[in-house]
Amino acid sequence: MAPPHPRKPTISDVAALAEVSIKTVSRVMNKEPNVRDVVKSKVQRAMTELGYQPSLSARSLAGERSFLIGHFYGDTGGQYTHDIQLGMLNRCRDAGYHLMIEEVVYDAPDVGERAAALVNQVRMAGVVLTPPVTDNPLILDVLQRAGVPYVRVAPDQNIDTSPIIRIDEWQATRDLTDHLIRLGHRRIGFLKGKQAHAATRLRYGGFCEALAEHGLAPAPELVEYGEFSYATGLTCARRLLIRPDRPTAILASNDEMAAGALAAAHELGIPVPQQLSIVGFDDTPIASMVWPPLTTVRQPVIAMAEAAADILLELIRRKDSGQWDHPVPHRQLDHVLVERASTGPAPF
Amino acid sequence: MAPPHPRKPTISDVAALAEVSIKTVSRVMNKEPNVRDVVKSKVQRAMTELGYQPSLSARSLAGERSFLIGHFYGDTGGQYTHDIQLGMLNRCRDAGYHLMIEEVVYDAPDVGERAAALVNQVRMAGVVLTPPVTDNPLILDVLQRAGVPYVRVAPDQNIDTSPIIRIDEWQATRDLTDHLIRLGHRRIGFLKGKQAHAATRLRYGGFCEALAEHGLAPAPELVEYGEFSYATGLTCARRLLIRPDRPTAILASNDEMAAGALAAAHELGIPVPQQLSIVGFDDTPIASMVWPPLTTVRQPVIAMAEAAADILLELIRRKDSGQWDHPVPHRQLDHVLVERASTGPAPF
DNA sequence: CTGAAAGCGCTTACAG
DNA sequence: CTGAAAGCGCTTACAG
Repeated sequence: MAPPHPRKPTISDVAALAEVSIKTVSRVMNKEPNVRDVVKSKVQRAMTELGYQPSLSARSLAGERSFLIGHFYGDTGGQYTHDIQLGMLNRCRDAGYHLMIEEVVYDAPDVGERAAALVNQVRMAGVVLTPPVTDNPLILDVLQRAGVPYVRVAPDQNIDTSPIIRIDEWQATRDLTDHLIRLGHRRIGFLKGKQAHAATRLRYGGFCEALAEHGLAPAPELVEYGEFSYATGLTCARRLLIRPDRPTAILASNDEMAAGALAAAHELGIPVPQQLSIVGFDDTPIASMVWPPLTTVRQPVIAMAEAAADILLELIRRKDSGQWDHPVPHRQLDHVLVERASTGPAPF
Repeated sequence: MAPPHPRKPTISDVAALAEVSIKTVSRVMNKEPNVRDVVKSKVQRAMTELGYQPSLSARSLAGERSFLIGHFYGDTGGQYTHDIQLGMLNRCRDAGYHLMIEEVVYDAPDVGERAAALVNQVRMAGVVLTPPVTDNPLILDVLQRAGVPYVRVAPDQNIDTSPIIRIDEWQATRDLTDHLIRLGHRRIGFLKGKQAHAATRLRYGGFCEALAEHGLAPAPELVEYGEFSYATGLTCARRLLIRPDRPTAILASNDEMAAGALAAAHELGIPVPQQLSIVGFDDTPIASMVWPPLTTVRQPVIAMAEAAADILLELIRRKDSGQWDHPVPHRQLDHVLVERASTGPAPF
C-alpha cells in the first residue's frame, strides 16, 4: 500500500494563488456570471497549476444537492442492467453526475425503509428505476415524499403522473404474433414470464389481442408459466412439445426463454423452423448466438437509458430552479421486429 | 413532480430530543465506546422517532473519507460486469458503502486525467478494477499517488505489489486442452481474444504449454485472432473449418467466441461433437444456452467480486487506522472444468 | 463517560 | 463585478 499522501489543494489555495476571494473561485468553477475575463482566466490558471479538483462532498453539503444519480434495479439479467447503465453513463458523464447503483430486492418486506435510508443518507440528485423495481409502489412513494426526481423505465401503467420511458410492449407482441399468423400458424404456444414484471402482463395481452383480431383465441393448454429464464423456457417448452397436439409455433416472453424452447426442440428432434417456429423478445445478444438465430423484437435499451437520463437531468434542472408546474415528461421509443431463421411457414 | 418537502432531521435535532450533545449522538451512530447504555438507548429512540438518517456528504466532508467505492470497468460483456457488481454489492451493503460505477475507455489518451479527476473529486474510499482497466498503468499510478486503496481483479501479472484477486487462467486453459487431448484430439484450433486483455495472453499460454507437455506444438495456421465476440468467433472458426486439414477441435478464448464457432459448424453442416469438439471459457449463461451446451471452465465471478470487496474493505480499514506495513493481500480462487455436450472423442 | 469548540471545503445570502 | 460572513451536518481533537 501507498504511504500517506500530500494534502489536496482546496478552494482557498486557489484563491490565494489567484489573489481573489474563494467566492470568486466558486463563481468560476460554477460558471456563474459576473466575473471579469481577466479574473476568470487568472483563476483558471491557478486551478490548473495546483491541479485543483473541487470536493464533491463539500459541494453536496453546502449546496444541498448531491451529484449522484441512483439506479435501482432488480433481476432483469446481466445484459439489460449493463446496457441501462451504459446508456445512463453516456449522459451522466458530460453532465457532471455520477452513477450509484443499488440492487433492490423488490419483494423484501423492508424495501420501503431501505430505499428511504438510501435516499436520505445519500440525498441523491435523482433516481432511475428499471423493472421490476419500476413498479414498486413503496419505493415510488418514498421518492415522491423525499422530493427526489425520478424516472421509470418500462413501467406497467402508461397513464400516470410520473415520468416514464418505454416501448410499446403490447404492440410489439402483437407484431410478433401477427408475423406468426401470417406464416400460417394457428396453434401458438405462449411462455409467460415472472408474475411481478409488468412485461409479463403486457406481452401476453398483446398476444391475445392479435389472436383475437384474427378470430383466434389462445388455447389455455398452450400457455405456460415461466420466469424469464432459460431453465423455465426449457421445461415449459418441453411440456408443450410432448403433447400430441403440440403447437407449430412458440412465442416466448423473452429471448432467454426462447433459447430454452429451442433447446427443448433440439432434444426432441423437432427441426426449427421446419416443424416449429420460435420467437423471443428483446433482441439481446443471445438471440443471435443460438442456432438457428431467433426472430425477436428489438428493444433499444441503451437509447432508452439515454432518454431516461435526459429526462432525469431535465427534472433535476427544474427542481433546482423551483419549477414544479411543468408537464410530466414521458417518451416512447420504437421497437423493431427482427426476422431471423427461427421462424418459417407453418408445416403442411 | 412533487412539491417542496419538509426539512430532514439533523444530528442537532436528535441531540435536542435526546437531551445530549451532538457528539454523543455521533458516538452512538458510529458505534464508538464510552456511552452509557441508558444514554445510548435514549439516543437511539430519538433517532427512530425522528426517522433520522445521517447525511453521507456531511460525514464524508468532516471525516475526510467517503463511503463510495468505485468500480472501474471496460468492455467485458454485460454478464461479467453485472456479476462483478452483484458480488461487490453483496459486501458493500452490510459495510455501509455504496457502489459508484465508471466505464473507463482504457485506451483513451486522457484516461489518466479522467481517472485523477474522478478520484479527487469524489475522494473514493476505494476502487475495484476489472479487465482491461485492471492492467492500465496510468490508472494504477493515479490511484497509487492519490493513496486510494484499490484491488485488481484478474490482472496480468501475479507477481506485483498491488492487491489482486484471480483464478489461474493459465492452468484453466491447460485443463481444457488436456481434456481435448485425452479425447484423442491432436489438431486443435485456437481462437484468441482481444490483444489488450491479459486473458488473451494467459489463455493462449496455457494452451501451448499443455500441448508441449504432450509433445505437440500449436499449428500456426490453426491460431486465429478474434476479439472475444460472437462475431469474431464465427468468422475465425469459418476460416479454420473450410480448410482441407481442418482441426478436430477448437478452443475458444471465451464462451461467446465458442458460440460463434458453434454457429460456423452449424452453417457448414459439421456435427458437434461427432466431427468437431468445441470448448469455451468462463461458463457464462450463454455456455448452457447454445446447442449443444458448451464444455468450458467456470470462473466464479460473483465469488471473486465478493473476495475483491472483502480485500478492499480490509485495506480501507487499515488505511483508516494508519497501518501501512501489512503484507499485500491477494487471493486465487478455484476454477472448475465443466464438461458438457460440445466435446467428444476425436473422429476416426 | 460526556461535551464545547473548531474545522472539513464548499455555497448561500447579503453587502458594497 | 467582488468579497466577508455565516452555515451546510457532520467529525476531530481536546478538555473535564
